[in-house]
This record gives sequence, structure tokens and C-alpha cells, in this order.
Amino acid sequence: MDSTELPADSLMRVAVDLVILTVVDGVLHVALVTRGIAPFRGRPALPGGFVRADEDLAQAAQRELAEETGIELGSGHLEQLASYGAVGRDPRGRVVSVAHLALIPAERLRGGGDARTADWCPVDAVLADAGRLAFDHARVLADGLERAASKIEYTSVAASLCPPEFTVGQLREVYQAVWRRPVDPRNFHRKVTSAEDFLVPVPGGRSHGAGRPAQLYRVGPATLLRPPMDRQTIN
Amino acid sequence: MDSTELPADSLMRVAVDLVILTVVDGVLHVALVTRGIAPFRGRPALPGGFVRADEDLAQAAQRELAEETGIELGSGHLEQLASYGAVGRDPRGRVVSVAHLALIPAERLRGGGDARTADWCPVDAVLADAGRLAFDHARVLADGLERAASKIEYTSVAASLCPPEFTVGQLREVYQAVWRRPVDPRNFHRKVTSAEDFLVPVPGGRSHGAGRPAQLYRVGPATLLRPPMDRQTIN
DNA sequence: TCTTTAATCGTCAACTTGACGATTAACGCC
DNA sequence: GGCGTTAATCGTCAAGTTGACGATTAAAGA
Repeated sequence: MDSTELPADSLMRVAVDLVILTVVDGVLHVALVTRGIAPFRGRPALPGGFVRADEDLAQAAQRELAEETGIELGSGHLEQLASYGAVGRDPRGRVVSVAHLALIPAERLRGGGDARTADWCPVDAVLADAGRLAFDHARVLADGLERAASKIEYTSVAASLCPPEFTVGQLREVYQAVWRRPVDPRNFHRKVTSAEDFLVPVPGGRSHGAGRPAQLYRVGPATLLRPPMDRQTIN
Repeated sequence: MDSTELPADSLMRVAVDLVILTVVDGVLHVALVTRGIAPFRGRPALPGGFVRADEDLAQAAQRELAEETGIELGSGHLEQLASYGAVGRDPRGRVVSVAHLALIPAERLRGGGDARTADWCPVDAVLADAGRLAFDHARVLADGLERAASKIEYTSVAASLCPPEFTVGQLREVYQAVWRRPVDPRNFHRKVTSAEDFLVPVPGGRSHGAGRPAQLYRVGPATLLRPPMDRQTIN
């Protein structure tokens, strides 16, 4: 394990940062912490932390997710987003951050408790004052939002933002929240229910609440939606 | 710049690896080097190297690209692919590699000279014996190929694998090479020429060679192709 | 000149999409 | 219990796109 033959100037700190998204009442929220230490003390930041010597990148991301949101990633989704390594992005020294994107259902939110816990902030409000975000987190967040918006076009990950059983209406709310754009209920219903293996109806499962009761669905075995939905054109 | 307050066990080496693709005579090739030092001495590997203290990730990738292929990335395309940080991926110690994908036109290839220069290998042959690749480069290559195949579905990056001026037929050859699948010339022609701002005809530009001369095009201002082409369905 | 090779234009039926009307089935309220 | 409200779901239709594939065109080479 001696690595004296390796160049010393490539020794850097490696961190993970998390763009954790959820949809509450039709509004997209992102998990943010308030930094308690310098640099950027008191400023909002994405949850994250340094990768430990004995864990890989995905493990570090899952650990931070659990530590800062109390979420164990059951029906949620976690994927690597991109890495950010500009020379001066952290004033403490060279830090390369491997950002991850997490999509979790609102029902699994824990009422923010201790100081370590992240707060859920409406994305619109955060973007309106993105300059306050620590480090290069404004860009990381923007990249995460773009990734989420494009990924639900052609995959079934949007269901990760819903409870395990959900209605077409709930799924549509997720699309509208992530795309920041209204989606026609009738065409959306036709699209997602006619896509093979995309949704599986729960036998006898019906929703409650106002309006006509809706069929409950679970995500189907198809992870890809073909042809994809087009957020530019839709409606 | 003192960073004593940061955890020491997150100090790692950061490298860039490159999946450099090009199409020669309708066949997809990837640039590989033969490792001259341990570990994996004598085995094929993706070009790459450690990130220096004064350069960011994209700069490191461009530097390695220039060093190992002599390519200055004119009309080519370079994007970040993903990061790989499994604990034991490099026996010399903890190394996190930020992989990049480069797509370059065949015409810019330099006849491999010195030992530092990479060799162009047909992708099929490399995949047939992917186990010989050093480190986790088999997975990195697979991810790069998948990225390239999916990205040309909905963007104009395929043109990065063509010379600055090219025919529809040349572009189609690129698609066929990357997708490993035949594409109908008539439908392909209709699709790419009718997509707004995707291709711009070069006034008076006509190809030579066998068969009816073809109109020459340049990439248009539109970077996205909507609706995308579907490599699953096409033909 | 004839054959071969590509490029490009056309045709057509099948499918998908956006727009939007109509119906259905619960809820809350009088 | 009847009524308005809210959603879900079904239908319709014209417009656009796609896959399959025929036909024509223009050059190179024999």
C-alpha cells in the first residue's frame, strides 16, 4: 500500500455532496443545511461530507444521506451526478466533490430534529437567491435539477418521488413539480398507462379523498419509457 | 491554505481517465495505451493520469488528451463521464478517477509515434477481451460507450466524430458504428435534414468519390435533436 | 456504354401526440 | 337526498412522425 511513487501534488480531499429532492404538496423541495463552521458559516449548503478511507463513493453518499436526512433510501433513488474540482472551489484547500442526486418520497421525510438535520426548502425560493449557497453549490443544484427534469422524461424514476403505491394523479404532480410546468391530465394518463410495464395496477387499490377515486399503481419492471415524454413540447 | 482541520483520511489521489472514441472506415475505435509500469504492466488501459494541483478536472482531461493522442480538441467533444472510487480499484492506494468521454474526428488522428501515444483499437476487439483491461477500465469503457450511444440519440455530438464538413452518409456511418446497428439511409436522411437547425448545408459543397455526389453539411446551431432518434426502434 | 454505388426524393399505412369534449364517481354542504 | 365541486378516466380527431421500401439521379469504374 506504499504509494511513494505516486505524485504528491495529486493528493486531494474527496467529498460527496447531495442534491436531495422531494415533492411536498406539488412543490419541489431540496434539502439544505446551514453551515455551522467556516467557510460560508451561516450560509445554506447542500448536505455532504468527506469520503472516508474505507468506503466507496456510493457508500459515502448513502451515509451522508442517512446522517443528514435520516433517510435509509428505501424506495428512493440515488445516482451519481457529476464531479466538481475547480481549484479554488473550497478555500480550505483542494477538494474534489462527487455530487449525487437523490429522489425520495415526501412521506418518508422526518420532521427535522437536531442541528445536523437538513431543512426542506422550496426550490423556487432557493433559486431566487442562489447566490447565497455555499461553494459552487448553485451550479451543483442547477445540474441536479436539470438531471432530474431530463431523467423523468425517459425513465420511471419519477416514481421514486411517490409513495410505493400511488395514483396517476400523484405521479403527474411529480412531473409538474420537477418540470415547473402544467401537464394535461388526460394525455398524461394515456401515456403512462399505455406504456408497457411502466405502471402495474394494484388489484383493488383505489385512492380516497376528493374527486373520483383513482386506481393505485406501483412502478413496473420497465425502467425506460419509450418513446420518452418531451417536457419542451408537452402541452 | 492550511487545512489541518480537515479529516486526514479523506486525502486521496485524483486522476482522470479518458474514453476517446473515433470512427475509422465505419468502425468504432477506442484509444488505449499499454501500461509500461506496475500495476497491470503490459496490459491495455485507458489513457489517463493524475490531476495536478493547479488544474481543474476538465483541464487535466484536456492535457491528458493532448499528451496521449496529440489531439488539441478542435472540433472534437469532451465531457465528463463519471467518477470511480471503489476502495481497492488501484492497488497502489486510494485513487478516485474522474472519467471523461472524448469524441474526435478520424481525420485528426496522428499516426501513433512515441511510446506515450495511444493506439486505436476496434471497440469490438477490445470488448471481446475486456478482462485484459487494467483497473476497472472495462466498466469505464462500457459506461463511455453507453453514454456515446445514448447521447447521439438526442444531440448533435455525433458530428464531433466527423470532419467539420461532412455528408449525411458520413454522419450515418457514425451512428451505425456507435450503435452497432444498421440505419436506413432514406429515413436517416429525412430525419437529420428535416430537423430544424441540426445541419446547415455548405453552399456549393459536394462530396467526391463513388456514387452520386452528396451535399456537404456543417453542424447547425441546434445541439438537441427533437424528437430524438431511437436506437432501439430504428429499423 | 453498361454496371455499380450512393444520394435523395416519394409514398403509405401505422402510430403517437396535443387539444379538448364527455362521462363517472366520490366528497361536502345544504 | 339533491346539488355543486373535484378528479379520474374514456373518447375523438386532426396533425405530425416513423418504419418500410420503391424510384430516380448522378457520379465512378470497367
